[in-house]
Amino acid sequence: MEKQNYTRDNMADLLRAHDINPTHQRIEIAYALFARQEHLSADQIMTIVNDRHSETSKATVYNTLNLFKQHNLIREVIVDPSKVFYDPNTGPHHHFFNLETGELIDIDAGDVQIQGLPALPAGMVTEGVDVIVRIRPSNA
Amino acid sequence: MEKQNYTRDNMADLLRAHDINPTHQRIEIAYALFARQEHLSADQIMTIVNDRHSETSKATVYNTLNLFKQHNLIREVIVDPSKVFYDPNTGPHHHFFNLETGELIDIDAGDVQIQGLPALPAGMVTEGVDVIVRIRPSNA
DNA sequence: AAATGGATTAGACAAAGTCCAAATTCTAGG
DNA sequence: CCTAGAATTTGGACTTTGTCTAATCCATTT
Repeated sequence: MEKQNYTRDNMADLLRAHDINPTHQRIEIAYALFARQEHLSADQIMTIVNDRHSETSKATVYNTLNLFKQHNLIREVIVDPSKVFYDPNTGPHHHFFNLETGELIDIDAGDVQIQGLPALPAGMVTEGVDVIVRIRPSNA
Repeated sequence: MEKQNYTRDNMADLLRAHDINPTHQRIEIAYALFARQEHLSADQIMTIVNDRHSETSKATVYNTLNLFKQHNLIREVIVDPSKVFYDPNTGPHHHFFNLETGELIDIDAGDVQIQGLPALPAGMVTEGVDVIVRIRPSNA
């Protein structure tokens, strides 16, 4: 179901499939997100990508993440008041948000049903529905 | 059902009922939120409270909002990546989020049912569930 | 190899929010 | 009424996240 091996070559193909010119930096950023399959902040991505020798500037990280988002390659997750997370999973899904650690855990949307939402205001359409289950350790 | 008249005197009582010492500044901030029954950012509250003659510093606005939150008088709403909104409605409810304008509209949680959520990770309890319906004008 | 246009860069900038020591205000006791 | 101590507020420096811009770099085409 999921493509299991994420190589840098795969990333180039993936970018092209989304009409994105695969440059060095873009491949590295995509690789950071997809190889890990984790929710990362721009800052974390910066650190990962520049781990050994500095390669990619802050501006490029932000530019690239926004570009990926526009081309539906990744998704923004807004749960932490201080920073945005980027999610390589663009399929419909929701999140557990660990209030203690800031960790995010995916919830497949396939099983989740939401009923009883009121009608939308006139002239509006739904862009998406996010469910965030805020959780914390029981011994807190 | 809802207390319809929010006066500054009421605010003092409300604060006391939540074990908060009702000071001048705190009353004004509570009044700004409750009289309007709107979702406001810290910045908007700053502006409202200091409209005529400057009364309240930035530090106090932030301190006070966090204090209110800790005492369950108001709630944070995290939907806009750039700022936190504060919501005087602490009852269970969800939100429409207008992506064009940034406007938030309450959805009463009474009618909404969510089914099929997976079991929580071991040792975790739910603190709350937020549903955000992102909407936009249909002619966009 | 020159031209063209897209991509990247450094660094200045902006906005949200935090922190802290000093100043102010409040309260209770005398 | 006066004052000591506690609680609250304040200004301003600071941090962090993210944006912007003009200059530079690079890849491709001819």
